[in-house]
Amino acid sequence: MLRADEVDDMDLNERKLGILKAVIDDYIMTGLPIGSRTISKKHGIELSSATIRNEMSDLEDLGFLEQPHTSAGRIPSTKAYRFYVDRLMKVAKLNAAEANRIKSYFETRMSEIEQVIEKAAQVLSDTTHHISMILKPQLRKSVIKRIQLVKITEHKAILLVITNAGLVKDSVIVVPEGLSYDYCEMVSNLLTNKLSGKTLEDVESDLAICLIEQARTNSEFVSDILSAIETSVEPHGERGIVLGGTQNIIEYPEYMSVEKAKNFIALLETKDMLYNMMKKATKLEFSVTIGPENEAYELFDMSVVTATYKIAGKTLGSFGVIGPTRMDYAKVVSILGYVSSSLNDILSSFLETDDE
Amino acid sequence: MLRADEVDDMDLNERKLGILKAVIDDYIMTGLPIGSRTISKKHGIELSSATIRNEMSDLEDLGFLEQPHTSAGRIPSTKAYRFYVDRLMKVAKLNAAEANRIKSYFETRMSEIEQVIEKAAQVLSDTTHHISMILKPQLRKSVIKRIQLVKITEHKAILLVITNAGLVKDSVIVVPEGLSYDYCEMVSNLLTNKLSGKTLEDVESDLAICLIEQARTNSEFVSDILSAIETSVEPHGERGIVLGGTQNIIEYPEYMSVEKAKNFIALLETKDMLYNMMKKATKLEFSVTIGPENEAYELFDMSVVTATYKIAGKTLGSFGVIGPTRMDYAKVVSILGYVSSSLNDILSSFLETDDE
DNA sequence: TGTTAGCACTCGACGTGTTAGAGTGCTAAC
DNA sequence: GTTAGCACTCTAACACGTCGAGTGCTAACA
Repeated sequence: MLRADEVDDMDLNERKLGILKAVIDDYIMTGLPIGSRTISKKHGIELSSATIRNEMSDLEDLGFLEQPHTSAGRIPSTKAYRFYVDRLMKVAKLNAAEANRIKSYFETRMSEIEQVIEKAAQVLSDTTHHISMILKPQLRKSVIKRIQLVKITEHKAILLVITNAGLVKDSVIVVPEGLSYDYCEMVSNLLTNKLSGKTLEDVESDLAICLIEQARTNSEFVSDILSAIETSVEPHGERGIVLGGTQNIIEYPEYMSVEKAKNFIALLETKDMLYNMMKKATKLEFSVTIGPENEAYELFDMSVVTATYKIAGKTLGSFGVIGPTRMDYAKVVSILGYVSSSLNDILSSFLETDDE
Repeated sequence: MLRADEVDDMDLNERKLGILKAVIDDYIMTGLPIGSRTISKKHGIELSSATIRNEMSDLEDLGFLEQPHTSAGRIPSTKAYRFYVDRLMKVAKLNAAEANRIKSYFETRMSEIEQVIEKAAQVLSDTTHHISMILKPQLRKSVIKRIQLVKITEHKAILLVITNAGLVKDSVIVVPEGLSYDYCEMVSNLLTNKLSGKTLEDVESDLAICLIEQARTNSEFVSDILSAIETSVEPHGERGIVLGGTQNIIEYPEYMSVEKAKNFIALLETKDMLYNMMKKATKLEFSVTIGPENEAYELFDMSVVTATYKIAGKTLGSFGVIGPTRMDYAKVVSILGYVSSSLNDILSSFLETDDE
C-alpha cells in the first residue's frame, strides 16, 4: 500500500500540478478565491476555462481545493499548502535588496545576546510582516568559564557570569557593608574555582546547597550570588520568548474579527503555548506547520514557520513567524534562512575560542 | 473682560453641570451617543427628558456637546473633555486591588533602570488598556562617579559607567591583545580621575578630544571607551522611547478603521514625534492633552496623558498613555500618579547617597 | 416662570427585494 | 480529450420600506 502523499503524486499529472500551483500562488498574493477564467487568462496556462474547471473539480475531489460557496472561485486547502511547501515551492535565495535590508538591522554594534535577539525579532516582523517569535538561548547547558564580582559602590556589586557562549548575564547585587575589594576578588576566585566547568543547570541543582555549607561566613551573601546566577538561566521568569510585530495582526483582515484578534492576543500573551512550540522547534533546522497541524487548536487557521540558531554548531534556540495560512511560505522560509545564518555569524563572533 | 472658561463657569448652573457630567461619564463608559431619556432614567437626575433636552440643547449651543446626526444622542466635545478634566473630574486614590496589582509588577527584583522602564511600560498598558509610552531617563546631566573596566576574556572587557543615578550602562568592548589586568585597573583609575564629577554630556563634547590627546599610547582603545560612554547617553540611537501595549489599538473599534490603524502604527514607529512630545512633557508633573490640542494633527482624535518620574527630586523623564479622547481620564490620572510614585521609590533605591 | 406632555419630524439600523456579475456543472459538438 | 454554450447558483451592491430612538417645538400646567 502506498502512503497517502505518494498516491497524491500519482494522481496529479503535470497539468493538475500547474493549475494547483497557479491557484495557490494567486491566492497567496490576492487573498481572493480564484476562478477558472482567471487562471486561463493570467497564469500562462493555455487551456480554456472549461477544461480548467474540470481539472479544478478533480482537485477539489482530491482534497486540494475548497469552495467557500457555490459560485465563488476556489481556495487552497490545508492539504494543498502542505503539498505546496513539500513539493511545489521553490525557495529562492534572497535577492540583494532584501538581504541588505536585513543586514542593515544587524549593523549596529551589539555586545549582548539579548540585544541581538531583540533586533532579530524586529527584523523578522518587519520583513515578513508577520508576528515573530524567538526562543531565547537555552543556556542551561552552557559551561561556566568565570565568575567575577565587581564592587561598584559601598553597597552594590556587579556579578558577571561568563560562559562559553560569552557574557551571559550581569546583575547588580547588594553586598554587606565594608566588604573590601580584595575580598570580592577572593570570592570571585573561589566561585570560579568551584563552578568553572559546571553548567548553569548544575548550579540550580544540589551543587548550590553544597557550596553554601562550605562558605559558612557570609553565607547569605553567597546564596544571593547563587540565586543571581540561577535567574540568569531562565531570564526574568517569563519563559524566554520574545515577540515582535504583534501590531501586524491588523494586517490580516480576512482572518480577524475584533473578537478573534483579542483571543489571539491573549494567546500570545500567555506565552506558555508558544514556549512549548518553540522548544519543540529546536529539534528541526526548519519547520512549517500549517493550520490544523498545529497542536494548539487556536491556531487552526494560522501557520507557523520556524528555524534555529546555533553557536559553534550547537543549537541554542529557535525562532520563527506566525501568520495566516495564506502566507508566502517561499519568501518566509528564505528570510528565515538568511536570518538564521546572520544570527549564527553574530553569535559566533561572541564566542571566544582562543581563551583557555 | 472675563476669560473664556470663566464665562463658561457662569453659564453653567448646577443642573447643567450635572447633566454634562452624566453625558461624559456615560459616554466614557459606553462609547455610545446618549439621549435625554437615558439621562433622566439612569443617572439619578429627577427631571423629565423634555427638560433635559432643553438643557442639552443649551449645552450644545455653548459648545460642550455635539450631535453625530439629527436623531442620535449627544456626545461630549473636546471642550467638554477639557472642562471635565479641569473642573468636574474627581481623581480618586487608587483602590487597594488596583494598587496591589501595580505593585506586584514591580516586585521582581530589578537592578537596572532599563528593566524598570520596561516593566513600567507593561504595567501602564495592562492597567489602562491604552498604549503606554516612556521617555527613558535623560542621563545627559547625570554625574559620573566611577568608571571601571573589567577584563572578562582575552579580547573583551566590560565597561561599567557608574553615575549618581546608579549604574547607567555596561557595554562589552574589545580590548587589545595581551592587555593585563593591572593595566585595566590603571585605565579605570585614570578615567575615573579624569571624568568623575563631569556629566555624560561633557564627555560628548570637547573633553573627549582633549583626553585622547593625553593618552597617546593605545589611543584607539581609549577612544573606543569614550564612544561607549557616549552611546550610554542616548541609548541605541532610537531616541529613547519605550512603547507598551501597542496591541491595545484593536480595542478602539469606534476609532479605528484598518487604514487608520496602519497610519497610527506608522506614526508610533517613527517615534520622533513621540520623543518631542514626551520631552516637552517633562516640564509638567502631569499633563492631559485632548484631541486637537495635540500638536501632531494625526492625534486629533486621541488624548495623551503624561506624568514624570524623578530621582532625588530631579526629573529624569516622562511617561504616559495615548488613547481615544473617550478615555477614563480620572482613572488614567490616578494610575499615572501611582506609577509615578512607585517609579520614584524604586529609582531612589538605586541611588547611593552614602558614598562619597 | 419653569416644567412637562404631546406630537411631528429626522435619521440611522435593519430587513427585504431586485439586479448584475462571477463562477460553476453539465451537455453536446468538435 | 477539449471546448463552446447554457442553465443555474450565490454574493455584492443598491434601492426601498419600516422601526425606533431621539429631537425640537408648542401648548398646557403648577
